[in-house]
Amino acid sequence: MVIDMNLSIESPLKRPDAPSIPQPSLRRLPQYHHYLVDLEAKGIGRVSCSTIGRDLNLVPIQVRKDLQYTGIIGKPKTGYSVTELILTIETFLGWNNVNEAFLVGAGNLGTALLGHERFSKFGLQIVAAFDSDPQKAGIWIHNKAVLPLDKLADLAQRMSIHLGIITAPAENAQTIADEMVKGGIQAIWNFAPVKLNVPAHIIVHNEDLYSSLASLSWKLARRFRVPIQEREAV
Amino acid sequence: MVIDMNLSIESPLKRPDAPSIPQPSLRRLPQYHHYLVDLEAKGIGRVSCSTIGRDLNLVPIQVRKDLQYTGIIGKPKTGYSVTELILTIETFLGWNNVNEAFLVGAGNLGTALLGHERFSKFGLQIVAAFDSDPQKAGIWIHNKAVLPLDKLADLAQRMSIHLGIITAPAENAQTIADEMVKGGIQAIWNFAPVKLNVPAHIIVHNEDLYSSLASLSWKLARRFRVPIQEREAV
DNA sequence: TAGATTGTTAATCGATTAACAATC
DNA sequence: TAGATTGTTAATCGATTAACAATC
Repeated sequence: MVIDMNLSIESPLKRPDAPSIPQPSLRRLPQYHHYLVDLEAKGIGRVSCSTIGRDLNLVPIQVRKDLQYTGIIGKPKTGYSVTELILTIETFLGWNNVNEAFLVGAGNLGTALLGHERFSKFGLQIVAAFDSDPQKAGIWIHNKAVLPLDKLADLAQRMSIHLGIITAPAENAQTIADEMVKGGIQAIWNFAPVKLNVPAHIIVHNEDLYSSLASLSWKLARRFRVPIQEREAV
Repeated sequence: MVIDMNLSIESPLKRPDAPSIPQPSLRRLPQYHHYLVDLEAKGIGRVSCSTIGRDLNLVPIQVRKDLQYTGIIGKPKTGYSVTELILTIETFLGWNNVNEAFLVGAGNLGTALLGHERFSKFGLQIVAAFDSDPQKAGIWIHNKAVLPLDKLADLAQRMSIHLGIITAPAENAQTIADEMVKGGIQAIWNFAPVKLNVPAHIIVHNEDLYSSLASLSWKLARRFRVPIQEREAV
């Protein structure tokens, strides 16, 4: 569910030697990871691309290509070491060096993310929440303090927080992003359905549920619209 | 943030005449919609691809291509009618014929989605929630009843619900999906980070936050790892 | 050794971008 | 009319898939 429109702006200075990986491959890695952790729990030591592909509904060659981006080396005939593969993926994705993050927008979605303990397994640690509504400042949600927005920039700087999460309404998102940039935040995970205007060096990742819903509802609507024998395409 | 791994299985029976649109275009449509609604509120009657592109950070030709999939017809020199474009996108995406949905998993994320009133503007109406934990059955969240999971299949059938949303933990997702299929649900919006095994005709849309987080944290980790002059690629 | 599976290079496919004629 | 912008067809670019040699 996710389109990162900021990605469409490519630098003309592309260098072939810089480490690179296609977006789709990057996004499949956590799925492999999840699957491999399951395998390891079952005591399985080695796995091949064909097995992974069968279980995850992907063609083996795609699995192999994806895994190769992480730098893992397999053994012909026996495949990859499950444990080694798990560690390689985790290291590759930077899940070892924890990202401490600030979250802004203590509404329904913000509350959900604050309570989502599993994020810590993926290298994400939400250390505090903020809200532009002064009424909300001072309360605690899932053991995390909710602070007024105007404290964000200063605190982010002092704590060297590099990641910001926006779960506020669309109207406030730009103001919040500005504060984050002011505080030296490098990457923004944006759940508000708007395009943020930020300096070019800031990484923005849009998590637009509406995009996703659009795609789903189009397919569903189409099902009741299109004659059955024409449904196969797309 | 979204990868639909089920999409990778293409039918060999592809017919060129069947209506079709690239996934990325489909996902950009809600963004155009959001932008256009803003324009309309400002009293702007017509808009060109270059203007949209400038404001949304996309190249004009891409905007034009995307809009053409909806069937809209513009006027050379003056562009498109804003109002007409909004309506065309809404119709195209099926936001007029409301999708009634069941949600399963009344945890943090489920609660957030149940409380998200704006979904109704995008044709989504969550009519009831379910949970496999019998303790949760009977409570109300954001004015929606939480029912035991074993009532789902029967109710879905009787109410002809076609859309199911899974916000339960990964462990329960498959069982829930099975119930949904049993109840005649056609499309599943899956927030659990697992691949669901469902019959081929069921539309599955995976909303995997971990995929998204992976991509973001890789980029962030990379920033602190890669020398500045090599950062430009990707 | 034979067979399975990896690693790598080439071919295909689909989305994006470019080019240009048509039209207001 | 001239210029801007659409609509359409062709070229490019990147991700996926195929082919095949290398290796355990």
